[in-house]
Amino acid sequence: MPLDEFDRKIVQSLQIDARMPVAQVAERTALSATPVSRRIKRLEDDGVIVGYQPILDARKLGFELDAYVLINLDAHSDDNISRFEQAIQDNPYVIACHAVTGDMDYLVHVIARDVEHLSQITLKSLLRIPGVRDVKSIIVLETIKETRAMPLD
Amino acid sequence: MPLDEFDRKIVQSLQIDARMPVAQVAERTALSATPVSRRIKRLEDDGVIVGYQPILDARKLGFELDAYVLINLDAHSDDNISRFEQAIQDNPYVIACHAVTGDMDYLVHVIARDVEHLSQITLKSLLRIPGVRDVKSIIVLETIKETRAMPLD
DNA sequence: TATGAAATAATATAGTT
DNA sequence: AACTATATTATTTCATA
Repeated sequence: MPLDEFDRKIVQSLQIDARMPVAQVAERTALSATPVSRRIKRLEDDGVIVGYQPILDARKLGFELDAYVLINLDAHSDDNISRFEQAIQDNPYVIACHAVTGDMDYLVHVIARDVEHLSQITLKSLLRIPGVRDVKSIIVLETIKETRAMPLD
Repeated sequence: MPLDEFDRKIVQSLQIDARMPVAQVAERTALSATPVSRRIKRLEDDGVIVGYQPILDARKLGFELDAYVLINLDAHSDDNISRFEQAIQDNPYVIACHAVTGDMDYLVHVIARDVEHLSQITLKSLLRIPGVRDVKSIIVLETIKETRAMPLD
């Protein structure tokens, strides 16, 4: 069940371009197209590859801003937690949310059209989720690196 | 140059599955395959779609841990900054890095195989970059949400 | 300038060894 | 796993709005 050298080469190729033709992946992998096709299918079936997504230019889609919001809940009842997490799932401007260590409970990654929009998301959506005590915003000034590519060796 | 209703439908479809066949995207878009194929090409050429990537299961690839590391530089000379940013680019375990507001300079998202590996990345790689004053780690306990899909309406 | 339909080209998958 | 054959999918051409 662990990935062998071929699988790693295949995944690496797809990390360069998830729509790379199988023949080209095959070339990079020193394998013919057939086993590559079958291996990709297997990686999908095994849940190693969960899906494929386009990398979009956020700015070109009108999202000029980007922030991390640290959130504290005032009580950690199951109710509060599940209500909070549901609200996070439902908010399309939240692109990531983690429960974290430290003095804040959650770290939430938000995209916004502009400062006003960010303020609206923070104050009108996040802060108003029942159980939320306080929020601290860390605004992204510049993105130095952003990838989802994982090292495979 | 802004996206019209068709473009948005196309991008939305690709956000569901970046390898969805053009014919299927066409169906969802109420358009035939020809213009969909051309529009995808145009979105790529215009840099709206920057690339395609597989969504991988980090755990299945041996990355059990995930942390955000806040970093401060002790001097903000151009030299320090570019050296730091280069080190970040070169570190394969850093999947994201942002210059941010607040009392820390950078927020760095790191993946690691285990606690020891995380400690190694933090203490041996990040903290040793010249100019780095201190680091604060926020360890991810649970990922509630993680998407790169952007809302397009 | 952009579409749809048909034809062609490219690509992926299945069968066989 | 590779080779070959078949099936699926993408793209080009062309007529048209």
